[in-house]
Amino acid sequence: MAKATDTSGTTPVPQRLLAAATRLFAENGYDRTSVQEIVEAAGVTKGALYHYFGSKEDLLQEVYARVLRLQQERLDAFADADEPIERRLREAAADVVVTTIDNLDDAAIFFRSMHHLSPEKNKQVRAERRRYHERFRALVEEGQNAGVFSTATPADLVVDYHFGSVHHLSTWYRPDGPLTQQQVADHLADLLLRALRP
Amino acid sequence: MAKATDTSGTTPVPQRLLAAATRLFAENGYDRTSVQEIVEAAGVTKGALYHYFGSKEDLLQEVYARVLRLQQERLDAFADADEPIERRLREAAADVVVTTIDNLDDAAIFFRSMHHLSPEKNKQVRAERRRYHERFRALVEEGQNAGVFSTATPADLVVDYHFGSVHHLSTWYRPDGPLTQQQVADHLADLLLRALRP
Amino acid sequence: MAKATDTSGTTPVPQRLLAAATRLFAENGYDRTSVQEIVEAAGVTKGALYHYFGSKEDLLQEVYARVLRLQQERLDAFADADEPIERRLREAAADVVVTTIDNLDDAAIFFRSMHHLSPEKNKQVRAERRRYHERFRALVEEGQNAGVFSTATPADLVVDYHFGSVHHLSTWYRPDGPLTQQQVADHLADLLLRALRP
Amino acid sequence: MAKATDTSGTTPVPQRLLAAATRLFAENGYDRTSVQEIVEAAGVTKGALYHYFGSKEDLLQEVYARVLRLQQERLDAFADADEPIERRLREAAADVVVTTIDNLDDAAIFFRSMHHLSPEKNKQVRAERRRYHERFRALVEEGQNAGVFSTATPADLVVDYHFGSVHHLSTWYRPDGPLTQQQVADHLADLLLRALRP
DNA sequence: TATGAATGAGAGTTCATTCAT
DNA sequence: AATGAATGAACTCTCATTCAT
Repeated sequence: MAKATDTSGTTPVPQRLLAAATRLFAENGYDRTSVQEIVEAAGVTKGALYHYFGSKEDLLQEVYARVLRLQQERLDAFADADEPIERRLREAAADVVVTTIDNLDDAAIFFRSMHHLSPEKNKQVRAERRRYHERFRALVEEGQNAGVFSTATPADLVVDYHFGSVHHLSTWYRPDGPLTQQQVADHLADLLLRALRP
Repeated sequence: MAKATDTSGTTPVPQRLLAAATRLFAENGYDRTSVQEIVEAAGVTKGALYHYFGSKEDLLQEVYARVLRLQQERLDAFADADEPIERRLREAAADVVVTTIDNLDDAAIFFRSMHHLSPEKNKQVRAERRRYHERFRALVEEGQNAGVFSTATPADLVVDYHFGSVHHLSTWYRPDGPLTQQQVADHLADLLLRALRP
Repeated sequence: MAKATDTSGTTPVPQRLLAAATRLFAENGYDRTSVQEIVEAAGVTKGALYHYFGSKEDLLQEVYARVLRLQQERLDAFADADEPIERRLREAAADVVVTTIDNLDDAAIFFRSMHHLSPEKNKQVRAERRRYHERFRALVEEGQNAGVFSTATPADLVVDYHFGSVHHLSTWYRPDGPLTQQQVADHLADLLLRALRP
Repeated sequence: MAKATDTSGTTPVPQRLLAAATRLFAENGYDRTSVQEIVEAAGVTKGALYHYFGSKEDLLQEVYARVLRLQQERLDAFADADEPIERRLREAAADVVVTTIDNLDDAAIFFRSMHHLSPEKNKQVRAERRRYHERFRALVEEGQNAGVFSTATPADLVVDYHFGSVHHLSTWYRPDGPLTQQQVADHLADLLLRALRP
């Protein structure tokens, strides 16, 4: 959670700023992180930040955009694979856990700071989030229609149940805990699939 | 989420302040809520606030203390009931959903603003939270030891899985949605119990 | 133009701030005057300024409101007097010169900084200004209708002609110049009346 | 007041910059206009601006120099004409009105932004302004000495009276108002001449 | 002749908190 | 028990200008 930021080396300034902001937003929260802290952590001046980003909020949005893009791409790949629905859902469910643990900072920011975005940007992020949710739900529904998943619970609720646990990871997961990220991922995917047994 | 606050009536000033603060913290976040806004919403002056509370942070802690107390009491009651373990877990799992929905503002604050507390107070809240978690975990383990719940997943993880979905409620639950709070609670408890089938 | 400001004495803080702001706005212009300079000149802190005024712009508006109020009152008094129209116009025309010279700072600010007000406040000031203009015009028209003033020039234009010269005072008038303010006032009023001879 | 600026065409870059700056200074004031806005309006980059002009202030001074040169030339022409003094003054007085209305942007900048120049440049502009004033005053005095103008008012004051109204034009004159610029000019010149009748 | 990344100082404003009353 | 004036530090953001290319 506290990787060092390259403050003067070869990494381009915008990336340096984004990395520093991500770390600080995750550690201290968006409102508690001052622009001054960000530029100091990135080894540049305020002017440089405002040369590349229109506002502090833009930095936050960039963090969102990056993680959303990544997760959507991965979900699409797993969902489109040529495998049985049970397997595709299990792998997608496990992958989102692994990816989230790999980017715990982004995840923490995502779920904690979304309400700091202006209504306009918030709407945009929610829309992309919705698209992600629906792709996942389609997998659940596909299995329900095929009769391999129980229909006892509405698919929407099933998805929210699983995403809740993903969301929660940044609260309790520690890299030095008893379980590796893959083990956690397998367990959580397993819980989902077991709950869906007819 | 936006109940009116009694700004001048008979409610004692400290309660009025707490109610106003809860609503505003949930709506706009802790950092985005100014002390001025709180006292205006409560119909008192700054001096009055600082007469009853030592700081803005104290208000936040009071919100936590209240919700933690309430949830611990309810969990204890369900866990100590004289019923089969399967039923006790189901009812505890459903109740925490209902209680959370009944106090969505508190829940939103809880999961979003904990890092705004000073390290000392944070530690205290985490300790109480831990106690709550462990009581819940004990229920799962009891069922596992009795052979009615699967032991495929560590009990800790099971608890985090469920709490994740509770935590997530404030993100997606809307009172005017298709499901009543009781229906949501039953579904989520059902998912938990189904996942625990041996 | 550079009266000393009471920085710590008995004058109430709002007045001190207004006096300091007036002097600095006149000397350096609104945009060139920083809030920091104002509070230093008034011997208070920024917090105190924002306790009494909502913004820097509010200070500017207060300067306007004060001078508009004063001038309207005086004009009304002269216009309502029980004297021949020729005399009433002459005295009103001379008085606005004297009053303007007495408050050269306000006048300089008035004509130089009005466009710094937000559209909303600008509109409000223009409306009050318009009222003043129309009262003055009514005097000219009264004389024209009575046949004592020439109708060769539209009354509106006559008023703008005179006010232009008043406006211009802050550009050239110096207290240590060859003419006293009363002499200047009499000359300018005389020019107006002479121009209006049939 | 808002002529479009040729942002990419054949007009040389310095002229384009000057035109854009003039329009923006008049619309928003000197301090409120950023160098960035000027170069964007002119369709060039900052580097280009600083290639041709040493500073933002230099742009302002160029605007002044241009209008001063123009007005001095025209006044000299009218003053030197071979006509009776009464006619020469009337025509000069009317011409400055027409020229000012033709360049209302420059006029607005002139009277509002002079104090934004550095002391050195300010002094220079005032000196040229003084020369213009004195040429005009000489006309008044010539008529007074010839007995065709009243000597009741000092010539200096007469000139300031007229210039005040010229200065004031940018405050009230609107191209779509009831009077054409020529009509306004004739009226204002007439007021001056009528005031000077012995 | 022109670019545009980067600077660094300073802008207006907000805010939790204190304290004399 | 309660007021509200005042503090002072921190906040986000702007801007004219420079300079390597």
